[in-house]
This record gives sequence, C-alpha cells and structure tokens, in this order.
Amino acid sequence: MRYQRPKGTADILPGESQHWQYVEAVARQVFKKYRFEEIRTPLFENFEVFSRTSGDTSDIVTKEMYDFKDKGDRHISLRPEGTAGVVRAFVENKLYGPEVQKPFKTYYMGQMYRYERPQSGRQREFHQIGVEAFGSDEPALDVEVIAMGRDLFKHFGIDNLRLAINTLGDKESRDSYRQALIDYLEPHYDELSEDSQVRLHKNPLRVLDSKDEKDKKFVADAPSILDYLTPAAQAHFDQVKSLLTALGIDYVVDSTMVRGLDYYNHTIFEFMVDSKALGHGYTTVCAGGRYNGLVEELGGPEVSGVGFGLGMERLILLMEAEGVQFPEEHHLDAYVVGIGDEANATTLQVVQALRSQDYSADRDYLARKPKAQFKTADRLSAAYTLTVGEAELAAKTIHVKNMASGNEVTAPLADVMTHFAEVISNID
RNA sequence: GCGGUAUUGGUGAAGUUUGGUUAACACACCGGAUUGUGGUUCCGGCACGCGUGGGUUCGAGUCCCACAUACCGCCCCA
Repeated sequence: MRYQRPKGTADILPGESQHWQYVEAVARQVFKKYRFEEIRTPLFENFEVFSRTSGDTSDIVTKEMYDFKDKGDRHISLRPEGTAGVVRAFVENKLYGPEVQKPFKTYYMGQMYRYERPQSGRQREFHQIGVEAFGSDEPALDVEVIAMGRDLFKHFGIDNLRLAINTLGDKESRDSYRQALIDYLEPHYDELSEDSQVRLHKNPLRVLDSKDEKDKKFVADAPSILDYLTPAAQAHFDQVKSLLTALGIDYVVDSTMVRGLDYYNHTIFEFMVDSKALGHGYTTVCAGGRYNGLVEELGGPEVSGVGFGLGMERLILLMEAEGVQFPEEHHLDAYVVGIGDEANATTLQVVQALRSQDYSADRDYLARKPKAQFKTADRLSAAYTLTVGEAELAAKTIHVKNMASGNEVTAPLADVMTHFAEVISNID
C-alpha cells in the first residue's frame, strides 16, 4: 500500500455517496420552503477572517486551524466553520444594502477543516450544512431558524430530538455574569480540575461545560446566566420561549449550555439525540444561535444574524444507525448481451440508442461468454435483457426478455432502437 | 498535543498465549459442468505474504524498536 489518504480524511465511495446526495437533496428542499438560498464561499479565507470572529483564545484558532502562508506570503486558513466566511461575503458583497430583502436568508454545505485527533464521526476534513439569517433582531427569526432545524431533522427521518436552549444575553448581561461566575469559582480554585483552572480567567463560561466530576459539583450550584440578564435580554429570551410554545415545539432550558466560539450572544440552541451511534447519552447533532455584532466585527454595519450548523458525517452515521431508509438509485432498465465479435458494434449501438431514449442501459466490456453476461444482467437487477447474436444479426432483430416475468419476444432491431417503450409494452 | 487498543487476501477473519515445513474456514469474485439465457447445486481458481521500516534469532504473522493509519478516552467540538 504505497499511498494512503491523509490522516482524518475519508473517501466517500459509490453507494455511500448516494446517502450524501440524498441528505443534500432533502436539505435543499427543506431550505427552499423557508426561502433560504444557497451561498458558496471559498474553502479558504484570510486567516484574520477566522481569528477575528472565533476569538483569539478559542481552541479553533489556537490549535485547530489549518493555516499556511501561500506563495504570495498571504496568511491563509482553510475554513474551520462556515459562518465567518458567509459573514465576510455578506459584508464584501454589501448584501446589507437596501435592495436586498431582509432578513437575508442563506445556507451552505461543504467541507470544513480542523486539525484535531480523528475519531468516529470526527475528521480533519469534514462536512457541514449550515444556515444564516441576517438583518432582524426579532425573536421570531430565532424561532424560525430553530423550527427549520427541527423540520430538517424530521425530513431526515430523525424525530426523537431534544431541543436545548439557553441565552448568553447581550454584552452587558454577559459581562456581569462572567464576573459573578469568577467570584463564585475563585474561592474553589484549588479544587477545580487543571483544565478548569486555566479556563477560569480565559473563558470562565467554559467551566460550566466541563465533564470533570470535580468541576460538576461546583457547576451544579454556580450562579445562572438567567439571573444576570438585562431587561432587554430577558425580554428577547422570553419571546423566544413563548413563540416556541406557540409552535408546539418542546424544549428544555439548559442554563449551563455555552459555546466554543466567542461570537454568540442571546439565543443559543442545540438539537441533541440519544443514540449509541454517537456515544453515550445525549449528544449534540446540530448547534446554533444568534451572533449580533459579528457583521460589524468583519467591517460591516450593525446587522444581526442567527443560524445553525450541523455535521454531515455525524448526521449520516446517526441516520444509518437509526435505520433510515435511503432511496436506492441504481436501477438498470436494460442489459444488452452480445454474442460473438460480430455483435460488438450492434450491442454498442443498442445501448446508446436506449440511453438516448432515456433508459439506463449497460453491456459487457470483458468479452465474456453469454452465460456470464446473463448472470451479470441478473446481478445488476436489469429489468430487461436484450440479446444480439448471429441469428439476430442476420435477421436484423433483437431478443428482448422481461427478467421479472420471464416473458420474451424477438423484435425488429429498428423498433428497439427508436421505440423501446412500445416493444416492452407487448411483453409485460 | 497526551494516554490506551488495534492493523493478516476484494470482504469477515483463524493463527500471535507455548517463535519452527504448505497462512484455516467462510463470503465475494472469476472459470467450468457438450455449443446462446439469470437467483439453486457441484467442481476448480483466487495472500511468494501477514500496515511500513529496522532489529533479535539457526528460524518471526507470532518477540523488540520506530513510524503510519484506524478506533476509544482526554482536550475540544459538528
């Protein structure tokens, strides 16, 4: 084995690729109903696009980014997530302009890159589907995005979802909560896990997310962000909750839920699922939230945004584990058996003629014996098997067999070449 | 970046404990069973090599080292 694919990458082979196409098709169809349209942005951006938006201290920027200097000495990074690039494009193309209807609703799907240790469903090159909606502060938009996410999973055949929501409030709420959290945790500094001791001053909210048992007992009694919301932030969150209820969407409020990226504020949410395929207990399959201020961060006007992203590898793993039926698409209408070298040209002509009549058709290219060709026709589940041999060539006919019924007929070659539908209507 | 487990053909794999002639078995695939008809049956074929590179040994798939990759856990997260 001379060459292997780079660590953390995967070949998506025929068979598997059908699952991907199905997922993408379903997503496009759902997004269309909500009037989200596709955007395609570069797989790489200037490093600063991600370092500015994700936060300089975030793990993504400090250790997971695939960045390099190109031949023009530009500091480039492969995109580790989708939002920053979309926001950059939003600003650069002035999609905040008056001629663009607000909210501007868009989606993307494609490769993302993170330099990290691969595990099942977690690769260095992976794929995300994400949506973003810009230009409205209304809680109704948060709820539309959440509702669309739920709708999406329903169409994927996943409906045993748990929706967890929380709010990070506005900047004022967040600052006062951050201080309160530090004040609470500081006296217990020596009792915290090593990781959390580092987190305490860098990003105290992350302590809430710790899986370390030592930390969990402090987290249980830690102050809640919900007690530090400004009236405006509180009102926003209340509206989100009541609109979710109005739509009959169940949710749980998890006040310890946080985000790895710095740009989120107000509503954040996660769709979680309890499936062995993704590990023990509830794991997140889709995460999103509001990011007011991000557009400004990248040089645009004061335009708010809300969106979500989901990992396609994990989604497909989940769908396969949950027994979702993917449509099978390798239907073969006709297999053409050619007997003898003299039949070669005619066989090729018939196959092409059937294809031009919009039938899927194939033939043997290994010069195999008739018996082997018939076996292949069967294995490929061909609906019809056509046979051309010495006798047919002489008589300008072709033998057509319905593989399901076993009925067969000898038809004029010219009919099959131009009116295959009529020919088979006589033998079904 | 740290720790653990694993790596045998197209596939699933036995064999590694106690290093010793021909790498089991099965599936898939290919060919054949009197000349041009398919899911069954029967027969036959199918690893000069055991992730890669070194080392120990009279001898290594089996022991040692390094590297690569996969999986699990940590970190983080989709």
